[in-house]
Amino acid sequence: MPLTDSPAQPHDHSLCIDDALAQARLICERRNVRLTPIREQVLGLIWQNHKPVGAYDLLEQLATTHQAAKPPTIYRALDFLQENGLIHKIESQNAFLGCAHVGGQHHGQFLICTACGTAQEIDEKVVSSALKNASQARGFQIHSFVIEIKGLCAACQDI
Amino acid sequence: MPLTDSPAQPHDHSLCIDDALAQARLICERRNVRLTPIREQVLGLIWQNHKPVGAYDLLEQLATTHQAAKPPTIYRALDFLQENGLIHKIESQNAFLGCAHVGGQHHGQFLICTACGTAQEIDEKVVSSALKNASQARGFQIHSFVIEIKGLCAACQDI
DNA sequence: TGAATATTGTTATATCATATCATTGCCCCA
DNA sequence: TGGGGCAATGATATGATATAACAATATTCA
Repeated sequence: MPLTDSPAQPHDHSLCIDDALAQARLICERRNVRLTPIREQVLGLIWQNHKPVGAYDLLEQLATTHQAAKPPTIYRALDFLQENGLIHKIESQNAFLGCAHVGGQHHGQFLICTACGTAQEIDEKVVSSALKNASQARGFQIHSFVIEIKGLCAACQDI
Repeated sequence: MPLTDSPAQPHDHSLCIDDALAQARLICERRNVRLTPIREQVLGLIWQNHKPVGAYDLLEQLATTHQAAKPPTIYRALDFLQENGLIHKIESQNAFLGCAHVGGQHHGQFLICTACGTAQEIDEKVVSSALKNASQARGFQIHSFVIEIKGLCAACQDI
């Protein structure tokens, strides 16, 4: 686990990256799927910071070291990483973010700062159970959900 | 208000449309903004059913009666309707849906059936207050949020 | 009426994502 | 151990969603 679970707080971010990649290797080994160089590199790029990043931004970066990279290259890597729970898509931004709760059974809940762009992943059981109750009361059976909260993170309120 | 608040239940949908348009006229008059023919027609098209509909689908329909309609025509109408709280964007589908709680102060919460495509808007105070609490505990100040729940509506579970 | 503003028309292009088929690489076991 | 089968990547093209920028027209209101 990262030493802090809040991107809003200062921290040694290289530890986040190292940790994310180490966990990814572990998960993929356990699941018997291949974290190929391209996939690992894309995951590393996504973890460069705590801001959701677009597919074509990633492509541009990947292309600097990987001439052959084209849109399908990125989207395939992103699909793989999503399928294996290593990243989330932020639907309201068409962008991707490293998963901060790898391995756990969860859907995403995100606090997205409109000032600095960082997104913090949370996993509030009280939120998901409220959704479950509300759905159940209407006979609706949940498969998954998207929760994206926009506002100002603690750091950006002080400015 | 529509006679039913649940699109999952059978109902006379023409009443939903009539009602939505009547409310829209009222809201726009109150807010002193212009519900022009294009805007009203787009709103009517969106309300044709309870499924989120894409901008280019709308464009295609609008173009049958309005030769000059181009992408900006639709996106401008959609922007207007969103600004005035008459429709919501479903971020995970890049699609638009009539607002079922016009006038009220609310963000969207949607139950989206992956089988039949209908989306039901709900407004659960317990969900929004859970989000508020979780955010506040982290020093995060909410401006808006997106909640999109995917699963099976009551009708589609029985199939 | 005429100036200011809002709306719509028009063209072009940016941005996000996938389909399809060819090629290469990896794995396993006969 | 080599070759069959499958997974991954390369390569080209195109589909789908959204906006920029400027011109023309319509509406409002002093």
